[in-house]
Amino acid sequence: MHRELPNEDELYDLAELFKVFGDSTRIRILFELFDEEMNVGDIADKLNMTQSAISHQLKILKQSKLVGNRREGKQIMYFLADDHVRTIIDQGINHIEE
Amino acid sequence: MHRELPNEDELYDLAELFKVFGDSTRIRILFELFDEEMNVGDIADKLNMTQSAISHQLKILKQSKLVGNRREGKQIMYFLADDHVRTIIDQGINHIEE
DNA sequence: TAAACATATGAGCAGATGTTCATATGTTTA
DNA sequence: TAAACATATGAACATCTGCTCATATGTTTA
Repeated sequence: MHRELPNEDELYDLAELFKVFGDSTRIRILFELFDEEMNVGDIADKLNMTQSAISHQLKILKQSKLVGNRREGKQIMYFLADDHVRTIIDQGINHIEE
Repeated sequence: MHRELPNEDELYDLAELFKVFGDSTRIRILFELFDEEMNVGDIADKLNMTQSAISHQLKILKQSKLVGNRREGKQIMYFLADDHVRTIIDQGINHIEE
């Protein structure tokens, strides 16, 4: 495949993106959102972590555009932003499974 | 695509893998190795960093099996271990380019 | 074999990161 | 509108991480 060599900014952004995947709490959150959207409290319960910790991580995931959210009454539902998340994680799994 | 939910160890390994991609020095090194293998000194020169810094990072890349190496006289040549590296980086680029 | 060359490695330090705790913000309900 | 509920946020702290510096290890050459 042909590919332009990224410039400094793009390299930095790329590293920043992977850094977001590089934390097991955030990876766990993404896996929870694979099948269905979820609110903050339910994610926290599922991962057995505090609401605050999850909220902080969701903010990072949102900033990287890996998840989106929408308000539903008192709750805020989070969901995967697009299919890149799945593809990137799949490739990661492929690698470690070898 | 069907997928098993990874267990705790696998989730941890997955995060560890992405953590390796989550540093711009290591990303830069991987890009240098995209087209051809290189020795440590040349990589250091190309990235304008010390031999020691590069060597430390190459060790991490090797431990994650993202690169391999072979001795050639006094030098040690490093190369990409497999195509997952390319695929993962490509997906990352796809994401940030949107 | 001694010197030169190439790379690896350990300790130390400064900056980055994830969690907790307290509290603020925003929405619904009584 | 006050209370209850759900989430967000900032500060503080402990841990982790990447680089530097000094030096060790390994290979070739004179």
